[in-house]
Amino acid sequence: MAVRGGSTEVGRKVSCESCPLRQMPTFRAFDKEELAFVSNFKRGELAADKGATLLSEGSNSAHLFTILAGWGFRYKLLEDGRRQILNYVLPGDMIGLQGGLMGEMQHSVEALSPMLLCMFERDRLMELYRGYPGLAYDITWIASREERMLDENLLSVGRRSALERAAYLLAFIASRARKVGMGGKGDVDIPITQQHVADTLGLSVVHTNKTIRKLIDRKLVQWRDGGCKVLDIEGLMALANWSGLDETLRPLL
Amino acid sequence: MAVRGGSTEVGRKVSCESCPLRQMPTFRAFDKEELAFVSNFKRGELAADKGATLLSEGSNSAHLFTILAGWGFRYKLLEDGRRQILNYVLPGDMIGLQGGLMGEMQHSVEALSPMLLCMFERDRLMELYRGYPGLAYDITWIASREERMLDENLLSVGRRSALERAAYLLAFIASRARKVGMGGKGDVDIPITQQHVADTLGLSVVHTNKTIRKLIDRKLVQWRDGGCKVLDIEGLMALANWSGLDETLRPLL
DNA sequence: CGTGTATTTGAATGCCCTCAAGGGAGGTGG
DNA sequence: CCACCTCCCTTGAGGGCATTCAAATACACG
Repeated sequence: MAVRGGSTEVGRKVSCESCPLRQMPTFRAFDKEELAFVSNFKRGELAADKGATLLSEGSNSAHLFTILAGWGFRYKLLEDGRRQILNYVLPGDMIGLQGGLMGEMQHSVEALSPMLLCMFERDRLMELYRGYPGLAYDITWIASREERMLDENLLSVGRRSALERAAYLLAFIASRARKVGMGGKGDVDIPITQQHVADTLGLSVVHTNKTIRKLIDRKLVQWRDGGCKVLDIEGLMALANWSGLDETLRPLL
Repeated sequence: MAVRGGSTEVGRKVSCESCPLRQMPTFRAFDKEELAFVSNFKRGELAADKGATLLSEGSNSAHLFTILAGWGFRYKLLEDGRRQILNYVLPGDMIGLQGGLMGEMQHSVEALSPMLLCMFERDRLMELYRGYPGLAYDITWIASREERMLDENLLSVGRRSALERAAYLLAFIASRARKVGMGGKGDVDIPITQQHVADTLGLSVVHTNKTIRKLIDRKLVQWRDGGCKVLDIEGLMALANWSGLDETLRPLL
């Protein structure tokens, strides 16, 4: 068994005011006060290796995180080891909110690539709610956005065929990635294995492989370097009958 | 085609202070100030018939609701009519938050039985966030709780067998119902058809029927009067390998 | 090179689907 | 009071999608 990746605090290199994510057009602009609070709310940064477990089911994590860079995924396990991937996490997403609000995590989060995260202290969450109702509203909004994505994923796993599901998933991830500037003008490269796809779609690896092959044959995606290159998001969207992400601006903590 | 049920505003019969739900041990106590605000935040009540659509995908609902009585479910449709039920709503649950925060609903909600709902004005949500950080926190908590339930449902649909799925679902609903006093000391009666179960589990009605029959043969549930009577929650939990709901107190708006 | 991980393919099985039809319960109207 | 309708549950048959088992190939890394 290979050594699983770890994670280490790396102090504070990115200031909130000059955060590269915050410049992107998907994120709503914060006013100076809000930005000052967030900047002060931030406790430091965490660098995680690929494969590192950032949060784990059953633990009482003391922190909230916002992803600055890299890819990860949220998942749950059944006792016999069956795994369900619930969603993917990308730059700008927040993780650990469940633990922050309710004390105990009910899912785990693992890094798919090296990641950089902003750490926030959960003890100071109430302070945020008291002093910055706009930010409090944003956090609810973020939780609600996650719920939306889950609704969509559940619809897909429950009611779409294997081919539709795979097309939806890859279109969904690629769309989200584009919004936060991953892939630039070129195609999006998603650092996942077919096992990840299988565990997201509720399928076996073998059948996932055969399904993905169909997508490859249709030149919608490529599979290489241990990852997926999405060639034709719109083709995937059409195949899955999925209308895409909404265009609303979102907050970034 | 039968006439679908409707819904009508019925003024205001239940005062928040004497709300029967609020007396239950699952809900955390509110202080006087909070209660006064909620009471004032409440705009009226809505009575809905069985089958009524309370919220619908794509609409811009102006209201948030808390369920006072009755059963309902949240769902999404694919364009060709395939339906996925995302979760059930019971007394004490809040619906319409997505619409309240983001403007547009991405799922629909339908009544499974006659329902009574508290109506809140979404325009005043920001007022709540500004003046009552504790309540704002509660709303985030509620959103996060919904996310938890969805995670669990997704795990089930993605990774459990048909029999496990059915057992989990019925145990889950019955457990939630008991917490809000439905069924009293006796067994819980869930007003759903096998079609609802099928659309929740991602199965066909035919196979759902055969699966439920196994649960009936094992004397875990009964099916009658167009609904399900849960006889043995613990038996279902054991079959599904599900550890049950957590015991944390929750807020009630 | 050897080892480990990921992808690919084939074969056999089986879970679950669709199609089809029948039956029971409750409501409505003649 | 019975005929009829509708909704829901039930059952059987046959087929297909997806699974498991098994093994081969490819690739990266030390």
